[in-house]
Parts: sequence; structure tokens; C-alpha cells
Amino acid sequence: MGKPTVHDIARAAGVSLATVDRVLNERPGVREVTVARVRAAIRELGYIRDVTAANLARQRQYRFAFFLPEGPGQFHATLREAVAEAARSGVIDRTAVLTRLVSESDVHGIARDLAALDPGSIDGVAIMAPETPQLRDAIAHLRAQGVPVVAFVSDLPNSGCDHFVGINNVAAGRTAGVLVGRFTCRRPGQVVVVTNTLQSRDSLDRRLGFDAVMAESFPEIEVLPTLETHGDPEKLAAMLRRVLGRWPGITGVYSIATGTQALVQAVEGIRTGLTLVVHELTPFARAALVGRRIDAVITQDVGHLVRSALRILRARCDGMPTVAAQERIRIEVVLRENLP
Amino acid sequence: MGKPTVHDIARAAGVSLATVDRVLNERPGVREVTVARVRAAIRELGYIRDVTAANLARQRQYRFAFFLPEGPGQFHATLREAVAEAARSGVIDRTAVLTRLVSESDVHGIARDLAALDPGSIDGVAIMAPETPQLRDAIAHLRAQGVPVVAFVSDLPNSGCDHFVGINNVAAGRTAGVLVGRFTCRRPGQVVVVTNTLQSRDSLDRRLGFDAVMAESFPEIEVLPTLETHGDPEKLAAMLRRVLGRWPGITGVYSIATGTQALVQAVEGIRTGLTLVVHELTPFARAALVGRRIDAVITQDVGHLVRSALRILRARCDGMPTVAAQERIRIEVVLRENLP
DNA sequence: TTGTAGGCGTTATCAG
DNA sequence: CTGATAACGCCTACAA
Repeated sequence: MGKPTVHDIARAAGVSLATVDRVLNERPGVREVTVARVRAAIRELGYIRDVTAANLARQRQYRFAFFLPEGPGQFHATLREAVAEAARSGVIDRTAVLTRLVSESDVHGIARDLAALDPGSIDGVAIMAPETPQLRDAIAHLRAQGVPVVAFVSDLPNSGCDHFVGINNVAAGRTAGVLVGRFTCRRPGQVVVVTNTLQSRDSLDRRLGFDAVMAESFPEIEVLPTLETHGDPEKLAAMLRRVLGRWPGITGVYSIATGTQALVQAVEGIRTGLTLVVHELTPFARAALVGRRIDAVITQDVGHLVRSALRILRARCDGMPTVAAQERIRIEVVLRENLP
Repeated sequence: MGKPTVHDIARAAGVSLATVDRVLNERPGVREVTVARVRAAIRELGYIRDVTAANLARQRQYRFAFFLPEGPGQFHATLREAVAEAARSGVIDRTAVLTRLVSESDVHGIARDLAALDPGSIDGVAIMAPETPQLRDAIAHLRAQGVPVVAFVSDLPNSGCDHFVGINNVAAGRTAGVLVGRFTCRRPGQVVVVTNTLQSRDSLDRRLGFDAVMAESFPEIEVLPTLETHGDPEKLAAMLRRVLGRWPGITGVYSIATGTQALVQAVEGIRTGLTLVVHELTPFARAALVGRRIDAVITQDVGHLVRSALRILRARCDGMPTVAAQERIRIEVVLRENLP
């Protein structure tokens, strides 16, 4: 006698398979009394439904959509590749993944695309985009139709997503702070913080964490105002030249967002010996680590991000729980020596 | 027209389901010609077997055994707990996990237990133990009977295991080296290395990696001979007292193996301000990190270790491939700020 | 409101 | 050697 099956509970409750199935899937057309009787049997026998058998029977295909930024940076490319890889390799079976590239700046376009989604043909959505009122509405609409939505990489704290698949960016910023502070040996001086834009929540959170750690643990180091590059390498180089010229005591640079390549190249054109801490283990960052051009990379495993998003969406579809520890995305510290 | 099924290939090859099944599972009693015909059809149609349906039909239950050290340390306890947790929570379904605790010193006992395993009732084994000739033989015997075996946490490089689930300990030692070197700010002086015993391969590898990095990147720091404690806190304290007394220029301590608690307490009784780098994120290490009593922990995710071992054993049973990236165990650097 | 019969993709047990 | 046929645990018409 193995685990109890629908047959067992049908017999125990004195009803047929079909009825059991109906209460199992909360379908209408069953008297309250019967429902209660079946529920009781389920509980008493400790029945646990075999999801794989169910999926086989209904030939289930999970259709999940990933909304990803279309930008040219290596990190975004890595992310897109990870999604493509998961889709192709069939890590998660019975799952079809479709990717939709969206422009981060096109606030309306992405909301429109989301709204255009047919809830009948999509079982879940993972989305990486800046939070806007339009996006919030679109997400609320989807969820109202029973489609689970997870925030991917970038949190959407006010959009009522089912889950956030990503790291705590305040903690990531704190981690960067400790690395910069200790790798520069607490030498009194200044550090520069560079980012694309401080408009985004992620950047803000990281900057917040970074500042907090610097203030509480490295008071001898002054953190200069953030340099916002808006993705322009020329501008970045010019700003850096100016700041590094003005402050000879600068010991390190913390790059909050993407754009590692531009930063490294710009810095190297001006001064050597600075401690460089950046985010995201892109091919360039990896090579730079090996070549000792940067000191540390704070990153998140993109493969893990994608698999986690898929597992969570699927669990939501099936009404099953997830293993929290498995879904916690780690803030990884990558040095030259522990490069994966 | 979805994916091709056995029916499709049966029709294409002009044979019955049963015959298809026979060649699929490489069962005897099929003419070479027929086998070839079926194989051709399989290839042409791009058939991929639905493992879940197969498991349903044969009511498969994977029975995996974990051989774990019974020692009292927190790391070993954490490991045992992770295995128990995976078994209980059913992360991997249709899988029964049985744990066998073995004494690391009882070389014969563990080989005997392995040999006593009934290959008919065990589908795979994960084993963490020091490599000995007896163990090698027992593993070879098991594998000869078709039972997949993976080395768990400790590598068994000469035992012909199907896989090693764990980290590269040379790289882990190198990582420790960089952290010690940089966190002590390359101050000229000495660092102490402590371990239970240098007999174990893991310890040796870590020491090797540590020494290599210190020599090539931090020549101004002298690495003192390894202190072997053999698990005796008293002895450790005595040794440390002697060494720290003799070398006032010591700036840091690297603890290669387990025994973090004893080390931290011993060091604190003698001198403050040392940089401490240890392995394994146990409850004690976590608290010590928060309390700023240690500087960095190099660790591996125990939950990941267990799930990976289970996935790999299962894949071996099914003759299926694994996703390399998912099974790569990371060398994690944990600071106070990125504590999971 | 409830039950019966058949099917999902695979395997296993019989005969032939 | 090969082929029907009935499972496995669940879902879904269609009937009653």
C-alpha cells in the first residue's frame, strides 16, 4: 500500500472518481455535503495529489512569458541568453518560454504589451522593468485574471507581484561598501560612485546600502556625489577626468549599475592603482577580473534567476509551495580566485 | 501534432508498442534488424521519451543513500540537517532518501556498510568519507553492479565516482588567500594556518591553493607552518598561544577546516585585531560574522549540495544529461553584509 | 448533482 | 521474437 490515490479517497468517501476530481479542482456542481465528505477523506488518508500524473492526463503545457530589456549591455544580453538557454535545454519540462524584449524607456509600450497578453494563452509572467503607474495597472489587471506575475531582477515593490526573484539591493550595496573599504585598507581619502542613473530603485537601494556601510564602518573615507552617466561613455570619461583631477586622494570606484567596460576603460585612461568594485559577472567583468583590472564583482547567478522564476511561476499555477532556501538568490562576491 | 510518442514511432517502424519499449529500454529479445528499424524511426521523428510518464507507469521510486560523517561539529550537523530537510520536504519527488552515519575513522566499517548495500534496493549513493583503498574497492563494486555513486563534499578522485558534488578546494584555498592578503592590507608579517589534520585531501588542496596565492600575490607575508589540532580545543589554544607569542607580527589566521568556534574562542583569549578567515557558514560562523568576530567565511550552500547530488543520481539512473551550470557548486564568499 | 468510460505516454504481462 | 492488452494516477467528455 503506497500513497493513497483518487481511487482510495473515492472509495472512502463513497463517491466516484469524477466527484473526487471535482472537489480536488474546486469545480462547481457538487453538493456541500459531498464536498465535505470528500475533503474529510482527503484529510484522513493524507492524500497528496500526484502533479505529474495530473499534468500527463491534461497534457499540461506551462506557457510563461519573460519581459526583458532589449538594451545592448552585456548584462542584459547574459540575462536574455540565460532565458533562451533554459527554454532550449528543457530544464523545466512541459514548459514553453516566450521572451518579449521591451525598451526600458517606453513606459507605455511595455504596459500595452502586458495588457495585450491573452490570459487564456499565458500561464505566468516574469517581468524586468522600471516601476511605473502604467506597469502597476497592467500587472494588477493580469493578476486579477489569475495570471501569476513575478518581478525579475528589478523589484516592483508596489505592484503586488506574487514574488520578487532577485537580490536585496541594499545588502548588495552594503557588500560593495565593505569590499571597497577593506580593499582600500581604510586609507583616508575619497571614493567615487558611478551609475547610469539614480532614477532606478535598484541603483538607489545600492547607493543607500553603500553609504550606510561607509558611514558606519569607514568614516575616514569620503563618498563623493554619484556620477550619473546616462549610458554615455564619453560623458563618463569626462566626468571621471574632472573628478579624479580634482581629488588626488581618491582610492576607489564603485560602479552601481552596468557599464563595467566603459568604466574600466575610462579609469585606466586616467589613473592606475584604484580599487574597482562593480556589479554583474559579464564576459567583460570576468576577463577584467582575470586580468586584475578590477578587484571584485558582486553578482547574481543568472541561471539561478531564470530557473527560480520558472519554478515559482509553476508552483503558483499548481498552488504548490516552494522551497524558500532554493529560491533565495544569493549576493555573490566574485574575486579572481573563485571565478565560477 | 505535439511531440512524437511511442505510438508514432511504433507506426513509423511498423512494429508494436511493446517492441518499441523493448528497444527503448535495451531489453533483449528483438532481432537486430528490428532494433535498427526502431532506432531509425526514433531518430527521424526526434523522439524524446517522457520520463514522467515512464515513472508513472513503472511506479518508480528512487532510493538514494547518503553516507555522512557522524561527527559532532556544526558543519556536519548542518549537512545532515540539509539531507533530512530534502528528504522531508520532497523537493525531489518519487525519491526516498536514507541516511547512514559513519565514523570517519572507521575505514573498514564504512566499506563494509557500502558493500552490504543491496543493489536491488538502492538506486544510487552519495558518499562523504576519506578515500581509502577499502572505500575504493567498495565503490568499484557498487558501480560494477550498476549503482551510480557520487562523491559528496569531499572528492574521491581515484575511486571512479560518477561525479563529484562539491567545490574545487584548491580554488577555495586561493580565495582564502586573497581575502587574508587583502584584508590584512598586505602588511608585512606572518599568517597562521590552522586545521584539524593535513591528512585529508580537502585540507591539503586548500593549503596548496592558499600557499600559491600568498607566494605569488603577497610575498611580503610569511605563511607559518600549519597548526594541526586533531580536533582538540585545548591543544589548539596551547599551540596558538605559543605561536602568537613567538611572532608578534602575525596579522591573520586562516582556518582550513571546521572547528571555527574553538578557533575563534582561542584567538580571542590571546590577541585582538587579527584578520580571521574560516570555512563553512555554520550557525556559529554566522553569529561570529554578525558580531564582527571573524572577517569572512568561505562556504558552499548545503541545500544546493544535497539537491544537486539528488538530481545527478536521478539523471544517472535515467540516463539523462544534467545542466552543468546548475550543478556547479559555488565557492561562496560571505561577509557580514551579504549573509544569506 | 453524480457516475461511466476512455485517454494522457509509458511500461509490464501475457499469449502467440 | 513479437504483439495485444491492461495497468499507473489523474482528468474530461458525455450520460444518467
